[in-house]
Amino acid sequence: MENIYEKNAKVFKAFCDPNRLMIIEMLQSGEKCACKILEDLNIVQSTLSHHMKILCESGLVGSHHAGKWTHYSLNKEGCEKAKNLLTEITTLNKKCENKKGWVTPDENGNA
Amino acid sequence: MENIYEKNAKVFKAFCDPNRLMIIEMLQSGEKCACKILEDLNIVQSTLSHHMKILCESGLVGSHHAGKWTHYSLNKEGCEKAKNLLTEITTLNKKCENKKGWVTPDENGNA
DNA sequence: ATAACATATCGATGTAAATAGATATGAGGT
DNA sequence: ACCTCATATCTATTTACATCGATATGTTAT
Repeated sequence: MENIYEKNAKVFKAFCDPNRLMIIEMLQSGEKCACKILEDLNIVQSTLSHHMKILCESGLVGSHHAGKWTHYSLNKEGCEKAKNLLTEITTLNKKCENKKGWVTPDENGNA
Repeated sequence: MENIYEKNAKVFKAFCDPNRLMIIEMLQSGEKCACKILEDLNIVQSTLSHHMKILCESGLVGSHHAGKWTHYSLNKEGCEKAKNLLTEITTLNKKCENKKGWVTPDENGNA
């Protein structure tokens, strides 16, 4: 079983690796096959396959097979979800915003 | 030395841990001191300190000392930067968008 | 000065994740 | 049927990270 924090953390793990960020950048210019991506990275094929699996499972990237090739592309919905999640996480709750900018020990309930 | 991909990956690493996501959520309702955060998490004090360091170094969280206490709060600019980064990374480059939805082996330069 | 408290840092340990090599699967071409 | 190529999976290894206990630093109260 997995709580919401663990689930959300997994989404960001997809973005946590420099190689995966490079892959995502390559896909910004359109769909690419694995062999093309592999050319531009300093990793072996099995490592790329591992990263592509993580990107696909995170929903950020989609794939389809065409004969021998597997083509990868950015998945719009997956990317939107990630952006919405980040916004949700980083947005200050207006109602609770503290005008002073900090809480006092008293308000904290500490001493 | 660190390239842009490694640098960006670090930003997302701040979001990669369930405990850090919980901390960020707590800070949405305003500034909190470490001891208050510690109460709500199942970790020891040294572990919290480690997470706060990562959050501060990522720029997502700011801190200020008030006597014995250290107060933490979400840093607006840092959060904006993270959101902008994610948008930049996940946005399809319109000019290069492929109408067919995939590239052919020929266009790839492969066979 | 010393005691009590809040937080940071250090050192060790367990666990997860990245990587590579070897092998398997599956599609085309001959 | 066999060979080649593209990708996936398996296994082992190394590296990175989360966690904790112990200790250090710095603050306030007595």
